[in-house]
Amino acid sequence: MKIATWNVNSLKVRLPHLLDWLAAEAPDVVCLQELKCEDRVFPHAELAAAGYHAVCNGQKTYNGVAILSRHEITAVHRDLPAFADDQKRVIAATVGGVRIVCAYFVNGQAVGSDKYAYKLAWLEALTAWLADELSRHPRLVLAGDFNIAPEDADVHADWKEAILVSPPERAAFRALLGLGLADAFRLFAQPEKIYTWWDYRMMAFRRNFGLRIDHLLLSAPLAPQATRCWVDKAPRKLERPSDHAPVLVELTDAG
DNA sequence: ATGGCCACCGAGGGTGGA
Repeated sequence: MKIATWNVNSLKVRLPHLLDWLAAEAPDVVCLQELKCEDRVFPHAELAAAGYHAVCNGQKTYNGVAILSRHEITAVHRDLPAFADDQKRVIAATVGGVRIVCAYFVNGQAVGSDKYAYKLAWLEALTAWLADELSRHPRLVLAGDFNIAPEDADVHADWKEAILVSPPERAAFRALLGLGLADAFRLFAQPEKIYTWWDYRMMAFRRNFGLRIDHLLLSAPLAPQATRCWVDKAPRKLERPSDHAPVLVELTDAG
């Protein structure tokens, strides 16, 4: 089973890239973030023609998440319970006995801002809900744009207190690991300076000024089934790309 | 690296992203 996550930064703009990429990589499950479209205009027909079922949780202009799957999708859940929020950031569903949680984490804008406080509160609510979700679904993947670079090795420069790397954000990431989740990318030896996001400005992609902020976390029963995890930079090289690259993990069918 | 890009809405520049 091949599971991917990709922040497409507008599904409408990126649909041609997505369809080409689905044909090339044939992932079983794809978690998408930043759809920036309402559910009523979600491109179900185009994705069905490509062989994918889809469930979505979108809104106009901002946010929005979806799960695509070549196999049947069941038990769909939207949003964080017990956390009042108009922003569409979470969708979960079950595919082939695996619970897939797709999340677009809060950016936070700047350390100390109102949005930063919202980020930390949202992270706490996510973690509490995931503990509950894991108790019901031990075989679980948390996939998405975390907007957190967990370690210094995940940042191209020596940042310490900035947004996306600040100690409280990294503590929140470790709290997710504390639920028994493992960062799939770090289960394997990896080259240095592998990132998933590069600013559109300053030729950041060409200079590899990036951050590793998109992640696939595997619950304890799933982690031993992972055979590889990698970032696919190819779509980031195309004309009019998303600023994020997809991340993929492959799980054996055994277990 | 931090003005510099990209996408949004809507009809021009303001907002948000990370």
